[in-house]
Amino acid sequence: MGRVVIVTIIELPLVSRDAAEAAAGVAPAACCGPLTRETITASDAEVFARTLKAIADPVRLRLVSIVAASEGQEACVCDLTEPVGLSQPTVSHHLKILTEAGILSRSKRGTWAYYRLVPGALEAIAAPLVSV
Amino acid sequence: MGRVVIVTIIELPLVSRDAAEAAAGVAPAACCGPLTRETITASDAEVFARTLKAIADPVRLRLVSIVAASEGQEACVCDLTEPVGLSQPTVSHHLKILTEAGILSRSKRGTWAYYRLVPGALEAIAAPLVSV
DNA sequence: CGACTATATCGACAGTTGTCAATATATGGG
DNA sequence: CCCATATATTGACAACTGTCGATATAGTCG
Repeated sequence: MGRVVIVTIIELPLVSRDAAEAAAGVAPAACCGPLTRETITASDAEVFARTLKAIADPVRLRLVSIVAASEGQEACVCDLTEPVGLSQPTVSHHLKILTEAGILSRSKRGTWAYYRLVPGALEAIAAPLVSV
Repeated sequence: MGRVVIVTIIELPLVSRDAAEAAAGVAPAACCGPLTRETITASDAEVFARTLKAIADPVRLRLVSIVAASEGQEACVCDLTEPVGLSQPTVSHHLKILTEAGILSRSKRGTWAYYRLVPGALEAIAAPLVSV
């Protein structure tokens, strides 16, 4: 029987995150243990759901993907409106949601706002889903 | 610097899934490659977002967690209403969404409907989030 | 300064979502 | 066959969400 085996190694910063990471955005710490081991608490579920909602949108998935796959792993708003085919305010709105969720970080240089993927953010989201 | 290393081995059925798995629910195949490697297509993003939306809810996260951590990895609706503190129709509604997303499977025995976690479903959701 | 550009915020509006009460649909037992 | 119980469906409603056009803010370059 054909199988594809995916091996993932995730390193999550445990305590002292370094300066670069702190500057880059909110530290991505997993909200909770694996869902399937012990039952998640109501408040942890609330927190985790909020983060999941941030990426659970087709446009935001594409934005994250485009940013991550960009030259230098960063992109400005002007680079993003055309690929997703939405207005500039709408793209800014989505980027704000992603930034507030700690998935993207924003750094302004001149007139431009550059967004980049917070290292480890996606892995922190994935962590509670995988059964150890 | 303290670090926790998470090693995940995910086996996704590639072609001929066995009978038990087929009966248990929709086969959980990852929708797409890692987000950060190549940019996800619009339609793949649509599909992946639909699945993410299914778990991106505090109640549904708890339902999945309770079911997975239950005796025999299954639970009926009557076991679930009290823990989440919602009405029976509302719980049934959430369970339907999770089932249609291929995360839970439903098997009716007598008057009771037993829900269980589809093996590999959560890992399939996590897969595109982890950077290879 | 003043025009130009990039981005963010605001207000509005349609569409979706989570919830419940009421009701419908099984299923098993006397 | 009818009742009791477990679950699903329906309809309604408030709350949230994604989108846009208009406008505000802020930085750049003459």
